[in-house]
Amino acid sequence: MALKPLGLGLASRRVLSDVVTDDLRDAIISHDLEPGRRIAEDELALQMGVSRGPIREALMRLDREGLVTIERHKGARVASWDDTDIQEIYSMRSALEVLAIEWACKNATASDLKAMEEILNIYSKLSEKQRTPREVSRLDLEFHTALFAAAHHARLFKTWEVLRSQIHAFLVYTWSQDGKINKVFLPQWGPDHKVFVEIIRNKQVEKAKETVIRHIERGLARVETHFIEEPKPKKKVTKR
Amino acid sequence: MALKPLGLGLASRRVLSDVVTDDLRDAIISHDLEPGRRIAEDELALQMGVSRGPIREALMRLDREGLVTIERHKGARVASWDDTDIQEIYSMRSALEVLAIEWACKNATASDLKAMEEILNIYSKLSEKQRTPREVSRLDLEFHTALFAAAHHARLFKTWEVLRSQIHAFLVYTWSQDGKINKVFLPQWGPDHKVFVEIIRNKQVEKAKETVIRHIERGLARVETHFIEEPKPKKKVTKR
DNA sequence: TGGTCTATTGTTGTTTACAAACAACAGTTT
DNA sequence: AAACTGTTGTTTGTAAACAACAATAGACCA
Repeated sequence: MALKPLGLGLASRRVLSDVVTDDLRDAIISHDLEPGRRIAEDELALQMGVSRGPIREALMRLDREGLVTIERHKGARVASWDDTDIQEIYSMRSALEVLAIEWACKNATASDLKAMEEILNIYSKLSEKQRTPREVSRLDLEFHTALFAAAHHARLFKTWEVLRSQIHAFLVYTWSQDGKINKVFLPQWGPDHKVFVEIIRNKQVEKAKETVIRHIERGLARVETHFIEEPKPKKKVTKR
Repeated sequence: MALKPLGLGLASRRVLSDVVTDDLRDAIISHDLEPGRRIAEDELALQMGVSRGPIREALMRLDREGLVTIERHKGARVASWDDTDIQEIYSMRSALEVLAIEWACKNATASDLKAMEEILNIYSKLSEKQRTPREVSRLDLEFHTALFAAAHHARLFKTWEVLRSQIHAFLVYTWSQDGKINKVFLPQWGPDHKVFVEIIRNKQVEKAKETVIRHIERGLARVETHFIEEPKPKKKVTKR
C-alpha cells in the first residue's frame, strides 16, 4: 500500500485550487505579474503543472477578490488601479472599519485583544532596519484583520478580506516608492495603533468611531498623493 | 452549413453557468430548495442536463453570494438563516446604505433619479390586490438597487448585490408569513420611499443619512420579530 | 456487547479531450 | 483604397472519465 504524503498534517486538507490561488495572489501583490497583464489559462496551467480546472477556479476567486478581472470568452487580466479605485476602496474601508470597531467594542474577547497586542509586539521588536514598507504594511493589514476578527461579524469579515487583498496589491508597491514614508510614518506606526486596543478594551464606542475615521483618512492621504503623481491607465495597458 | 440558433440576439452571450446560477438562485429564493438542503453536483447536473463543470461554477458563485455554503470535500447546502445572520445583514446594510446615499448625493445623474422614480411609478399603478408581499419586496429591493447604482461606486454596488441576494432569500418568505404586513406596511411603501428621491435630488447629505438609518432600523424591526418567533437551526437541518 | 479497524460506497477534486467563441489576417470585391 | 467576407489560430466553455477523499456500514476482536 502506498504511503500517505508526509508532513501534511494540516496542509493535506489544502486542495490544488487553494495553492494556485495563493501563489497567484502573491505574484500579483508582489508585482511579479504587472497590472493589466493578460493571464491565459493554458499558459498558467502548463507553468504551474496542473490542469486548467484549478486555474479557472483560482481566477474566479481572485476576480471576486478584485485582483483580476474576467471577461466572458476573453479571459482574465491582472487588475490595475487608478485614482477612482483608491477613492472607492478607502470610502468602503472607512465605512467597514467604523462598523467593525463598533462591534468589536461589544464583542471582543480577551484573546481577541491579545491577538492585536501580539502584532504590536512583533512590530516593537523589529529593528529600525527591519521596518521596511513591505513588512510594516503586512503588519498593518494583519492588525486591522485582527480588529475585524474581534468584531465577530462573519459577513463584515468576508467583505474586509476582499478589500484587504486590493489594498495589499497597491500598498506595498506604493509605500516602497515613497521616500518620506520611511522617516515619518513607519516609526510612528506602533503608537498609532496601540490606542485602538485601549479604546476597544474600554468600550469607548464614540471615540473609537472618530479615531478610526481619522486614521483611515490619513491613510488615504498618504496613498492619494502618490496616485495623483503616477496615474495608471484603467484598461488596455499592454496588448499581451 | 448549420443555421445559428434563432432568437438569441443577447441571450447567445449567456453561458451555461449563468443559466444554472440564475435558475438555482431563483429556486433558493422561492424556497423550492429549502434551507439546509444538500445539493449534490451530479444530481443537479443530471437534472439540468449539463455537465458538472457549469454546476460547480454556479455553486461557487452562489457561495460567494451567501445563498449556499460549500465545505471542502463535503459539497454544498442551501444556506439557512437565524437571528445572528439577520443582525449581521442589517448592520452591514445600514453601513452600506449610508455610504451609498452619501455618494448618490454627490454623483446621481438625472437618469439615476428617473430610474428610482420609475420604480415608485410602477408601485403606484398597482392595485391593492397586486401589492403582495412578494411583489412589493421585489420592488423594494429594486428601488434600493437603483439607489446603490446612483452612487456610482462599483465596489459598493458589488457588495450590495451579495447582501441583496441574502435579504431576498428570507424577505419574501418572512413577509408572506406576516399577517400584519399587508395592512400596515405595504400601502405605505410608496410614500416612504418617495422622500429618498427628493433628499438625493436636493443633496441633503445629513438628512439623507439619518433617514436611511431609521429606514433600515424599521426594516430590521419588522423582520426581527418574525425570526424571534421562529428560530431556525443553523446547521444540520435535514440529513439529506 | 462494545469498540476499533477495514472495506465499500458515494461524493468531490482533477485531468484530458472536444466544441464554440472571439480576434486577427488575408483575399476578394466595389 | 476601403470594406466586406471567409479562413485560421488562439483561448475559453463544456463534457466525460479518472483519482482522491470522507462518511458509513460491516466484520473482527476483545
